[in-house]
Parts: sequence; structure tokens; C-alpha cells
Amino acid sequence: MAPTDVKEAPATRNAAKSRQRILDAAESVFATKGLEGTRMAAIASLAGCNQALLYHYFAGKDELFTAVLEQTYAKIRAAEQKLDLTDLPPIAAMQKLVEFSFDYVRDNPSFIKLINDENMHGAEHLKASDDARRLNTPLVDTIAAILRAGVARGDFRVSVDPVQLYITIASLAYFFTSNRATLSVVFDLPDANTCFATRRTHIVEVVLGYLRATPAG
Amino acid sequence: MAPTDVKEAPATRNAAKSRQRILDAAESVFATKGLEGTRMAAIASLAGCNQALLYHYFAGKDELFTAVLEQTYAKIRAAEQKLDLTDLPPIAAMQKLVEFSFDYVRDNPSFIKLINDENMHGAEHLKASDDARRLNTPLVDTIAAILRAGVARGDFRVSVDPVQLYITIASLAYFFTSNRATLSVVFDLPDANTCFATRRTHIVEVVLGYLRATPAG
Amino acid sequence: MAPTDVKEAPATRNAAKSRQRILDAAESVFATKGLEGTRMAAIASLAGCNQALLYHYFAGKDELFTAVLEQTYAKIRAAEQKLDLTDLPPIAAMQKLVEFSFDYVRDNPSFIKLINDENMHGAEHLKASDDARRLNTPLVDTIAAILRAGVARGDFRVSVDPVQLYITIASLAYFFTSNRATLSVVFDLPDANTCFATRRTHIVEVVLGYLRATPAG
Amino acid sequence: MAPTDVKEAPATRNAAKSRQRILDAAESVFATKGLEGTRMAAIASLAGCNQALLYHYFAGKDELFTAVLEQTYAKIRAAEQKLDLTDLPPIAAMQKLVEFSFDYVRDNPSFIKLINDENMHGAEHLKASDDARRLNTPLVDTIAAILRAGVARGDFRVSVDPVQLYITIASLAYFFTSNRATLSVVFDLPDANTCFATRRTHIVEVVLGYLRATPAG
DNA sequence: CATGAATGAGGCTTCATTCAT
DNA sequence: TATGAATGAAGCCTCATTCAT
Repeated sequence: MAPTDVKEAPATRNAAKSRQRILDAAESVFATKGLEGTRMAAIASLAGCNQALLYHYFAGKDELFTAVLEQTYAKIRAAEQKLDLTDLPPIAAMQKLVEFSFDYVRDNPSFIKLINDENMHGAEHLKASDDARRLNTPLVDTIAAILRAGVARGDFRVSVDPVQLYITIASLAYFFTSNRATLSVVFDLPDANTCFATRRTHIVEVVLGYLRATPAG
Repeated sequence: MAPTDVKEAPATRNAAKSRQRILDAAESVFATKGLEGTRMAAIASLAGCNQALLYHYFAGKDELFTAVLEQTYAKIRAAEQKLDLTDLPPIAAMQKLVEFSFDYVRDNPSFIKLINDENMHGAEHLKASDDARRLNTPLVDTIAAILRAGVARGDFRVSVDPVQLYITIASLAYFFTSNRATLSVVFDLPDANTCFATRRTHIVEVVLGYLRATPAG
Repeated sequence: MAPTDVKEAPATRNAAKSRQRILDAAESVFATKGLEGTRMAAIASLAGCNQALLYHYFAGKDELFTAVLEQTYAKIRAAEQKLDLTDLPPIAAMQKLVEFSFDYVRDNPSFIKLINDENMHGAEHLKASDDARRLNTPLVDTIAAILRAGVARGDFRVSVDPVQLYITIASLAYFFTSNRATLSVVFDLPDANTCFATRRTHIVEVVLGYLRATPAG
Repeated sequence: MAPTDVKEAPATRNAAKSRQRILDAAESVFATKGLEGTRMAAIASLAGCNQALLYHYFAGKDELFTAVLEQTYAKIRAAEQKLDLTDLPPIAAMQKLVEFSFDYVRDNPSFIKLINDENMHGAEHLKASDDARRLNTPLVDTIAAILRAGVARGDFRVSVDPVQLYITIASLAYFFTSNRATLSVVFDLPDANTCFATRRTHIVEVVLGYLRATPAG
């Protein structure tokens, strides 16, 4: 997974663009090599600028990583905001939510890499970031609403804690992508596309199977 | 999370003991600091020996990490072997399995750290290790057997793929521990004990809820 | 010893003022941090201007240091010019001269710092400065005159070389201030005020004691 | 003043020798270039070893500088110890002491450079060094004894404070060497040998002239 | 078996300086 | 006149690793 080439234009004298190019380059390299494995030189090179310029915009490696994390969280929060689940019937809404979660990590592999790395470091960057803390996920509220609607219609079981369900969905959505490398060694997984499709179907089944109302009587 | 002190005895001239002390120190430091964050000096210091001695027993940092991984996988495989689920009724067996998986990662935090790190590196060490590949998990077979028994008794739904279920259980068991740092920043999680207990109950419910046979008719 | 705040007014578009503000800031920082220890950024910050502006007025760090040196020498030469010793009797004149020298370095600590620094660098900046070379000290002539008058009155010994005496006075005046830091570690010197007063009295005594005419016979 | 070549033997595997070679190289470079002007690479090169080896023996640049200072102070204290002034008549003893002080700094130019540098840095290294603090100069006691003897014989004036006199001797001994660079620009000093000889004679004259007993009556 | 000495490569960061506006 | 953007050249230090005993 080589970092994609972000260098588009020769160094412009445009602060916002330069900063963003550095940020994007950093995201790419951090996701590929990890926090410690990343070399500032690699970021500079990918951003098409001098290594010293990184320090013009960011205080250091950790602050740059923090900025990348903030951007990462902002992106997924934005994607979550765009999901429009309120108009769907509860079961369909829940299915869409699970699928979205799964697809997002599948399609944004940097996301998982960065979050994992941050977890390996005890979330110290996140803790230091006011930005990131503010970006609380809106999904828990959405889940709560869907659950209520589903219970009202008799589709869902009662007494499901939305936070627990959120974490369950995240678990199912993230783990496969996050651990595919070692899983592939232990099992002989088929090609990626088949894998993902099978898995996607399965986790929807798990969540909906769990949620379906117990037979009355 | 400071590495626990592995140094038990003053350096004795005993090959097997020295090697094991180094391996244990390495596990502790790798789990705490990650592969790149780990310093050979830190391992030597914790092992109570000279840095050069590490190279006496292991070819280098990566080989040492590989050896640690092998030991890690061997340990969980051994624990899995000890699980005796065959005599239990299917539902109880499945519950015990889920709980075992959850408890194992909760009680062996190094396990997750190491596996995650390895995943961040594309499982390159695992791929290079014949030992590790041989240690295929026996759990899939166990799961298959439990599923068959459960279906036979009318307790479980049909057509559940044991590999998918294994991954699902692993997802639910691992994710919470693995991502607790960032989750704590986003949500205001209560104290660790409460967290784990609530979560443990929930994931059992999810797995069993998913598996329970659909009401006939 | 933090640099004193030279920034008085918001950056005005006034060439002479900007140049002087930079020069004053530079003097302060150079005196505090030394030539190599000084950062152009620190000067700019203290001058309340952009770093690039420094290069608008001065060719570079060394030239700026040279300019500071020139200003420094100009200031002490001006102070020396104001001394009016010609009307005093020789002994009083000499005492006033010694005291002036001592007080000047005590009251202008930057002076010593800059001169010392320049000496550490082999006076290369001074050598490159026509300005500084022109500013030959008038004190040697003054000393010569006082010595002549003193000898004529029978107050002073004969055959004292005015240049040597000048250097001796400078030695006594400068050394204590210049080396106070290390002296304080070796001896347990009392508080600054007492120190200086005692020392001032002593060096006057030394110079006058040395100069007094030998008893006839 | 290029650093003298200390590299005598190819890198030996002898800790004490290596350490000393590094220390000597450091003294040379620090004295030539100053603390900030010194490059660790220059020291390593002069010591004939790898730059990393410096960090094997010394924690960093400042600690190395401190060690050099300690060695420097130890050397002059050793030289002072060897002075045997107690058997000389007071005037001769005092003359010898002044000459020794003057000669020492003339013959050990690093001494002055290092002390000056340390003073420019507020003696922070010295303060951090227990070694250096312990090495209090024995000269003050010697001076006190000489003064007492001189007064007893009627050679010296009374009530001279030995600490003040010590500082005065140091001033006269150090200043000329320490400030020769700038003095040379201001005055047109003759060749070094003549300079030093003239100055040496003069300062002896100053100290003895000051000390001689006032004519009775 | 075990160790302290030694090293080469490279990482993060700083800094004086120049460029373009 | 004044500025923020941009850069090349180091500098200090770290670290995995090898050597010699």
C-alpha cells in the first residue's frame, strides 16, 4: 500500500493549499507507516515541499498527527451526518446503518489505521485535541431513535442500550478490515471482494437477528 | 501502563532462562510501546541483561517480535484447547465460548496490542513464521460442532457459517478492549469494571440473540 | 536576565525608527544570549517586526552584530567624552576615572557581554568595521595628561606608561562584572550591592596605591 | 587557532583512553569555537571516533562541556598546589604568584576561553557540577598568609582583604589575554612576545606598588 | 555464556536566509 | 516599507546492530 501521490502542483505560495497538501500527505503516510514508522521526510516529499515547511504549519510530528486525526474524525462525522435514516422503516434503517459503517471502513482504510494507531498510543493525541472531543458522534442518538421506532412497531426487542449497540456495530464493521492481515494468515480467505461481500451480509444478519423481537408467548 | 518487572534473578549463566527472560521482557515492552516504539535497550534493561545478549538469542528486532508473536499465539491456542465445551448444551457452550474470548483479551492486554501491531504491519512477521501458521485455531471446528448440535436441538438458526461466526465473536470480544482508549474520549465511559461487565453481558446477548432459532411458521 | 522589552510602538512605517528598534532589540538579545545563542527570530520578536525585515536593514546576523558593536562602542566613547577630568587635581581625577570605568560596566552589562563575545570571536567583526576602528579611545590621552600633572605635583610615581595603566584600569573595572558568575560559584559572594561597593573601593585603592610617589630617599 | 590534532591512535577498545581522548578533543574545540559554536561532529572527528561514541561517555553537549570545565579547573588547581610560596619572603612570594597567574593564562589559552564562555552562560554548568564546586581555590589562604607575613615584616600595608586581592590579581592576569583581540584593534599593539613581557612587568609593579607599606609618619 | 565498546545510518528539529507579494 | 511563505543546510541525538574480549 504505497502512499498515493498527492503532489499536484509545484510549491505554490498559498498558505491554505500548502497546509492542506501537507495534511493530506501526512494522512497518507501515517496511515501507511504508522505514527512511529512515519518519517517527516516522507511527508514532505509526498507533499512536494521542504521538510522545514512542515514546521511552519505544525509544531511537530505529534501535532501533525493530531491534526490528521481531527481531519479524519471530521470526515466520518460529515459522512454520518449525510446519512438520512429517519424516513426509513426501522429494520431498513438499521440495515443501512450497519452497511454504511462497514462500507466506510472498507473504503477508507486510512481511517482504521489511524484510529488503531491512536489506540495503541492510549488516545493521547485525541485527548489533547479540543476539536476531536467536540466532534461527538451523532449516531448514538440516531440509533436510539431507530430502536424506539422499531420497538413501537413490534419489530425490535426491548431494552437495547444504544451505546452498546453502537459499539457492537462498530466492532463488526471495523474488526474485519482492521484485522484482515492476520486473519488471512490463519484462515485462507478468498479474494478481497468476495470476502467483504460475505462478511457484509453476515454482520447485517447478526445485528438484525439480534434485534428482532422475541416471539410472543 | 509501565512494563511489569520481569527481572526476577540476577543474570544467571543459563541459556534457556536467559532466552525466556528476554522473550518475556520483549513481550512486555512490545505490548506497551509497539514495535517501532520499542527500544532494544528497554528490553535489555527489563530483562536485566546486556543489549548484545539479545542478539545472541535472536537475529534482530523483527525476529524477536516474531518470537513474541509465536509465544502469544501459542498461549491463546493453549487456553482454547483447555476449554471443554463438548459436554455442554449448545447454548451454554456458545455462551461460554463468547465469554472466554472476551475475558481472554480483557485479561491479556498484551495480546491485543501485539495482534494490532502486527496487523498494522500487514502481518509480515506472522507470514514469515512457520510456527504461527501451524497454530491454526481449533475454535472453528468447535464452533461448527456446537452449531450442528444447536440446530439439531432446534435451538439455533440454520446455515450459519462457522468461520463468519468465529470472526463475529472475535470482533465483539476484541474491539472493545482494543479501542477503549478512543472510545473513552468520545463517550464518557464509566469505570473499567462496570464497562467490561456491561459489555460482556451485551455481546453474549448479541450472539445468542442472533443464533436463536427463528420462530417456526 | 530576560531581554528588556524594546517594543514600544506598533510597527510604524518609519525606516529610521524600525532600524533603531531592530538595533536595540539586537543589542538586548545578543547581550543576553551571545552571538551564536541569538536567534534572528528572537530579535524580530523583540523588535516587534517580521524576521524578513531584519534583512531589509542589515545584511545578515554578523553585520547586525557588527552594527550593535559599533553602537556599543559609540556609547561608551560618548560617555568618556563627557567626563571632565581636566579641572580636577590628579589624584581626584584618577579616582573619578577608575570609578567611572567600574560604574560603566556595572551599569551597562550588555557592554561587557558584547565585548567578551567579540573577543571570543577574535574581534573579527570589529576588524571589519571602519566605524569602530575610528572610535579610538580618548582616555589614553587623558590618562597621560593626568599622569604628567600628578608627577609634576609629586603625587605620582614616574615612568608609568599610560597605555599600560589604561589596560590595568580596564582590567580592574571589567573583570569583576565579567566573571561574576563563576566567581560566585567559587566564593560565596554577598549580595550584589555590597559586592560592587566593596570592589569599587578596593580597585580605587589599588590604582592610587600603585601610583602614589615612592617615599623620597 | 585551529584545534590541535589529538587523534593519536586508531580507535582502541579502551574505555578510559577513549573517554580521555574525547575529553581532550572537546576541550580543544570548545576553547576554539565556544560552546554554541562547537559541533559535536568536530569533537568526534578530532577524537578520532564516531559521533555516537560521545554519547556513550557523556550525556550530551552540555554535560561534555561541564566535564571539560571540571578538567580545566582541576588542572589549574593542581598547578596552584605545586606553587611553593611559603618559603619565600613576602614580596618575592607575591611577585611569583602574580607572575604565575599571568603566565598560566598566557600559556593555557583554552583556560580563559572556557571560563569566559561559562561566564557568558551564567556559570550554569559550573553550578551543576559538584566536582567543580568542591575544587575551591587554595590561593586565597596562601594570599592571606603572605599578606600576614608581609605586614609582620613591615613590607606590606595593612588591612588588605585577601579575597579582593585575589580578584585583583586575577583581573590583571586574565584581562589582557582575554581581551587581546579587541585591544589589538583599538591600540596598535606590538608583537605578542613584547606585549606579554611588558604587561607582565607592569602588573607585578601594580600589585607590589599597591601593597608596599605606606611611609611611616 | 556474556559484556562493554564502538559504529553507521538516519530522525526530528532548528535556523539563517531568500522569495514573492 | 513590510510581510508571510518557503527553503537548504546542518545540528544534536537515537538506535539497531556489530566487534572484541
